[in-house]
Amino acid sequence: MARRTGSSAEVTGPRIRAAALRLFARHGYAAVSMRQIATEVGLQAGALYLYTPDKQTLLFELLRGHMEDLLAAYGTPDGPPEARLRQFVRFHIAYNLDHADEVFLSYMELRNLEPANFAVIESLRRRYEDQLSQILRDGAGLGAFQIADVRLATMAIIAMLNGVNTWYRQSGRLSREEVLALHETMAKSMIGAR
Amino acid sequence: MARRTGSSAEVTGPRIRAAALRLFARHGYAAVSMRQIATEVGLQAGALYLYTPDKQTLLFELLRGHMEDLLAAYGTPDGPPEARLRQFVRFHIAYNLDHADEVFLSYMELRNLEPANFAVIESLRRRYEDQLSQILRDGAGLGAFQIADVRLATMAIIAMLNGVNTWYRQSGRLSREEVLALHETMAKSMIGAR
DNA sequence: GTCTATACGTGGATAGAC
DNA sequence: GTCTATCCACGTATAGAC
Repeated sequence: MARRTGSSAEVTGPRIRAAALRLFARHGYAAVSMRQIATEVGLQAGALYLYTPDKQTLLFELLRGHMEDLLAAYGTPDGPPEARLRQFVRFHIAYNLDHADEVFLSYMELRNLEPANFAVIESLRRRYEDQLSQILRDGAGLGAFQIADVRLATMAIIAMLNGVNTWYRQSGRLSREEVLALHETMAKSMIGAR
Repeated sequence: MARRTGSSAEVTGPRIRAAALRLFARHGYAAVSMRQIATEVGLQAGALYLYTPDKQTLLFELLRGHMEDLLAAYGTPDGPPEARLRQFVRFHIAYNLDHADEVFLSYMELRNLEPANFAVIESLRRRYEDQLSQILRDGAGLGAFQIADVRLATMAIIAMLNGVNTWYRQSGRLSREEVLALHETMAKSMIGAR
């Protein structure tokens, strides 16, 4: 049975994070006040401090949560490199489009993290990038891909895929499936996949 | 002959813009105060308002100046599509690396522009992107490139090239020339250039 | 052209009542 | 668990002296 009192507490935390995420992504961390976040959730500013020690930690927890969700959602597919590359490209674009605010925030507000917090996020991001590097390395080892530099190819593919979020609109000229398919083709061509 | 009095005025404006650029790029527009900018230049905050009507205009002028410099620096090369693509790729990466603060700012702080100012910057950016689209269209028309969608390929190539600025360091593993050459190869492969 | 002083709003964060 | 009240620093911008 759910508790009667305090039941709102279990829902207030997530609502605060959701509001902070939306506002930070829209206006930038520095431009958003704790009062704005509180208003959005229907609280007074003081009440926020029951859920976060300060504004910086609120930002950090949003970014950390995003990176961990991303890693968990990706899993670690197996199969031949070509299939895993296809899966990575499609997963990455789809996940980015479905979590646009989180993705935008986790690139834009890195500079507003304290050094210790920054290191944590960067390490999680690196772990994700390494998933793609491993695919490329395996494919190159088998002769399926032609890659001069695996790390550089990793960064180039991820940068290309990230670009989608800056212009894709659901009502746009290209369907989501077309965008996925075309990027799959471009990613493969880039590294000389058969 | 330079004037005696007021000679400092001709140098103060640029110094203010340079300081604002550096601070905005490093900490974000919203996080930087007019007092910080003034201190950086060795002025009092009030003196800044002799050079800009307000903070928003200071940001806008920085972005507009950058986009116009970019367009002027690119010019409009001619020659066969392959050569023009090669030139675009190299120019874009080199210019971005040499103007990292301006480039970063012009992507990150778009959301802090008033709608009218935003429209001006976006229109300039589109004019630049169209330079690449034209190259791709010409190449596709001649059968030199295999491109399913010119606009999407344009965005994909620019996103890939922009990615360099997020990780390239002069002291890094790859030389600047290697980075240029490898991206030239990847850009060509992406669109099936011969 | 620059400075000092200042108006006035808003920032993050805390104390203590309920 | 939330609110009200409040502290104090700092924000943009302006007025007026020099």
